[in-house]
Amino acid sequence: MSGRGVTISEVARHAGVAVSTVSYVLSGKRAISTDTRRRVLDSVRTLGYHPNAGARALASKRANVIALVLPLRAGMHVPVLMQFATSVVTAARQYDHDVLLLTADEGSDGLRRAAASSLVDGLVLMDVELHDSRVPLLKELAEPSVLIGFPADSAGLTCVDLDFARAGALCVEHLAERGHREIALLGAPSVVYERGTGFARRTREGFTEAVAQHGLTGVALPCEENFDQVSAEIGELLDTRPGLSGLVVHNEAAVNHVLGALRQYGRRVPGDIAVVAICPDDIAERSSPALTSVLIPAEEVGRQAVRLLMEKLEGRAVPEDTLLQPRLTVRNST
Amino acid sequence: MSGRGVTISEVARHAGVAVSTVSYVLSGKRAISTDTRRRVLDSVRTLGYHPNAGARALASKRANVIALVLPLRAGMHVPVLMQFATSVVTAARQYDHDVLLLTADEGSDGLRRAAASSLVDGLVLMDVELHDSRVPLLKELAEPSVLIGFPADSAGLTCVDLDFARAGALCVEHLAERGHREIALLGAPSVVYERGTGFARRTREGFTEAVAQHGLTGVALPCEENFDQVSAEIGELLDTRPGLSGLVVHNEAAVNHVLGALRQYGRRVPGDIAVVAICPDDIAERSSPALTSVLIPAEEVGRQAVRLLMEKLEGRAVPEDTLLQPRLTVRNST
DNA sequence: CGCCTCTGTCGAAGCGCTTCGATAATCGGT
DNA sequence: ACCGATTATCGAAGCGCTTCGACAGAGGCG
Repeated sequence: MSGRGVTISEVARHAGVAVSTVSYVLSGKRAISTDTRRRVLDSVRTLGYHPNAGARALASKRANVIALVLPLRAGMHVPVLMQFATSVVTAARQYDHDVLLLTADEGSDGLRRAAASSLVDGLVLMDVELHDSRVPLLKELAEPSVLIGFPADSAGLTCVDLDFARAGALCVEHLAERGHREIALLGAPSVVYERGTGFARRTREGFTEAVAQHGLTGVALPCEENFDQVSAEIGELLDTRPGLSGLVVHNEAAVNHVLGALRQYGRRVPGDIAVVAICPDDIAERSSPALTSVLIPAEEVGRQAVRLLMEKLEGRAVPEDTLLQPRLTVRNST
Repeated sequence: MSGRGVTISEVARHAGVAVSTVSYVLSGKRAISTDTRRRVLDSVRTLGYHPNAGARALASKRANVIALVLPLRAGMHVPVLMQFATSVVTAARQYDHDVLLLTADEGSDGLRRAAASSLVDGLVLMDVELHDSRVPLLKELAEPSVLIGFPADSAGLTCVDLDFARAGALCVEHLAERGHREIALLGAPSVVYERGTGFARRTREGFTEAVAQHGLTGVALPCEENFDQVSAEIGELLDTRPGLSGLVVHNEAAVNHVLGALRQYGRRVPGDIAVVAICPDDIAERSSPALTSVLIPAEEVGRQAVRLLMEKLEGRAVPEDTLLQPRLTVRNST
């Protein structure tokens, strides 16, 4: 019942078998008679046995822990990151792994330490920049890793992400179908573009290409995250482009400010201006009007990242790039 | 240089000493001559030695890892939770500990497993409810724990939190000083109150008491998080209480909707209505006007939680309750 | 000058587990 | 009824580290 420091040898004694037999029952790595298995499992249960993680890691050279590397940078939308994080944890548990949380302040040393000490078997990196200082390190590490996001040079790395270029294009296509001819993209704060964060740029590229392809007029602008700046930006946009009738907003923190500013300027959504957002569903649903949006499938991204990492841990080959297809949900803003 | 699987015995050989000597140099648990120490540290550096975490945990019965238990519930403001989380990680590293991330979906079993397998030495629980199912489990665990937040019965537990009652009172005092006589508190979504989350209730109590004490008129209302509901609620509030001139908002997600709604109804802030928020500084600063606010000192809460846990791990006695004092920053909304 | 106390170092015994090779016991085939 | 191939189980050797006790050598004391 208790579980306080029950060891495998106590289980073995209780079940009347050898220590190794218990181990094999638990790991399934050798055939064990149904009878013995049952006895052992009974003992495990009644004694409340939990294998000691350290001992297991030492003997098997597998910690059953993966690292989640999560730098927290300005302008990143935290709830989305958190969705990634939880889905990584949940997925990892499904493979019987736990998750060690590593943040930025330790820098590359943290990764190196966790990997070299065999604290973790592999790494999932989030919020990857185009020129990310952690990427070279990754290549010299023995431990496998998976990136959420794409660095500039992703050769030899395993990367997963939403296809943001496609997401940008999807928004444009939707607006084009609705008959809009002049549109604008309000993206991440400029600091995010300057840092070279991949997803912001890729959305912009997808937007720009699709605008050209559909023969529309369009601008792509960065978008800060406080109300006054958003309001000023929208004001200028409406002034200089009187024909503007569609907006794509790829900035979770600013999207409600955008709606507030449009309200302020007396523009009705979707009557005067249609708005498509790239954001999680809950934000889209909480806005007024509820926003037509392209969902960032955080849950699936995390799950895929873990799946790929597990494959690599098994020594299997995996595709370098995994791009998840975005889906657009129509609500009341277009 | 490499670091790939360098063991303590290789370091010992390289430095020409015994394995135990290397261990003592690294742990400082026995006196070692400066000369030997230098030689050993040199070898450690040139070989790129990192002690194997599993072996260390096995031999020393200390994993040097703490668990961060983070249920993700509806209505919780994620960025604030994330601030707690990062400050816990940062603080833990300062004590040479890593952080294992445990989420809700596994429930109590996750805690039990992590503790019983000696994966972690102690636990930090976040987002504690008044009647939290994890609390009884904690008491039966051998591993020490610290809660961020207070359950209804905190006897025998170590809890840290902002003094939310004081925070609520502080807001009232500030409004009273500014001459407001009739005020309202817009709090968490009703689901959060129903769940019995401590901080929401405590703020409300602090608010209510202070209102009475200062002879003001005041109501405390829950506040949902989508614009239309907030707008309707504000509309009704303005209608039914024409004398209302001050608002306390304790809801990070709704605070911008509140400002939007006031704008919509033509009320000027702070001219017609003064607004005080209880929220992180970045939200207060990004709003328009910048909000007078009481800061939730997430960084300090996390740091204190870890400090207390480390004290407990050392076997030292610690106070059961730690309440951090809120501070009010005056900006442009009052 | 012999005795005792420190200091600095060493060797060895585990920590609890996995895994390899060995050994009984069982079975089908002839 | 005997032999070789399974099948089920066991014992022992580590995995890399910490820690305990032992012990030389240095130094202080009477």
